[in-house]
Amino acid sequence: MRADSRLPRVLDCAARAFRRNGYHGASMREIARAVGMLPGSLYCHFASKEDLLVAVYEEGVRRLRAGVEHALSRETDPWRRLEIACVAHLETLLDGSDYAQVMVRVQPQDVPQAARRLVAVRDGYERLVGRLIDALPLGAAIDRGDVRLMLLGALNWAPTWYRRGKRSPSDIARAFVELLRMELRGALR
Amino acid sequence: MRADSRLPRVLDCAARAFRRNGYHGASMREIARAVGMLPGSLYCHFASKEDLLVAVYEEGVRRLRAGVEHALSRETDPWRRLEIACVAHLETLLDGSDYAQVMVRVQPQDVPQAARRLVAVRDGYERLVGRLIDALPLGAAIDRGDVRLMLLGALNWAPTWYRRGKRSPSDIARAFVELLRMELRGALR
DNA sequence: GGCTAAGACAAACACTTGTTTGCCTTTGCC
DNA sequence: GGCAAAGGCAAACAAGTGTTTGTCTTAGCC
Repeated sequence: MRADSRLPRVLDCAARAFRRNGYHGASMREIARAVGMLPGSLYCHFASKEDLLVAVYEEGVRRLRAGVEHALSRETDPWRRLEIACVAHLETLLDGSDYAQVMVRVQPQDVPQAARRLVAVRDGYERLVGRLIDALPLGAAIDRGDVRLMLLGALNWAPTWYRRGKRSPSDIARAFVELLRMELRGALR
Repeated sequence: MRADSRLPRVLDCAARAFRRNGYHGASMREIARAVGMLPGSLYCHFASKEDLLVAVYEEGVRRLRAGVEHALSRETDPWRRLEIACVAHLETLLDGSDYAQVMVRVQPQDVPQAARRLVAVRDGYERLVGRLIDALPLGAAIDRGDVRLMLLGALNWAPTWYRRGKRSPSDIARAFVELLRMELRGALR
């Protein structure tokens, strides 16, 4: 790769476009214009629009994962770990780059050729969250799968209603985990 | 309106298309073909694609609301009311017609001209859920706004992972509410 | 320093998009 | 029974879509 490669810029602009307009709503021309190159030049870097989307999507998940794993290091208390992970997740999703929101905005079925792959990538990340929940000291009556689905749903839906400048993403994440933690106290008895 | 009007069929097919492919991913031609008419004929019923989407969206919210309100009649216990509402919500969203999922699939920003209206319509419905949560006997430490956001997020995210034939929508909805109810028990003490 | 291949341009391709127009049929109403 | 309007057809419109092709420049490497 060349030193002055514009590939990073291409990815950045694509991420922004896909996040704002979804897969079908974003056009190659719009992305090319944002980068400052001609539409055809995009095909020097990616063979198709689908491939470009996949690259952005995977980078999004990678950043999400990296943020969470970095925040997690050296914390051992299970509830604290979950809280830290959710804070990192929501911060990346709401105030971080556009990449992460692409995972939430673009439905795998929008990209038929790559759908299975996108789902696999996302599932890999969600299993990480699942493991954090498995580690919680929960009563036997609690279905950990449900906890995961509920928590991830609540977090991933946040971009729908979140408005910058009001409550911080970390506040929101902490509040959600706190609600779940109360549940634990109730179920332990 | 004529007796044999095909307007209902137009709405049905549009709902299916918008649900499956999103706003930008669905085309007027595809909808017209499903109905069995020519693309131009759609404009006898709606002035634009945006108008068609708005009609479907509003019908989706109307059905969601109707389902919940009907299920709610004659139940007075606050927790039971919330559970019943969530069951109705999820049943309509997951196994009901395509209309309701349009509310979840289409982002208002996809339809600039009508965005404010779509948001208003959706907000109206969510306030209904909010009132059910306000009626719960929750401890003072609990932020009811957070409970609403968390619950609605978890429910509205369900179409992402739900697979027909496995767990029923009502089971899922009950499980989510049950998780919240445990929380209450913990917070009351 | 010459060569190679990546990167970008320019222009077109074939196709799809939402929408419009003019005409014709049919229906419900007075 | 005649009329106005709703509903639909047929065909086109202009613009936008993802993508390809051929050419040229330029940066990095032996």
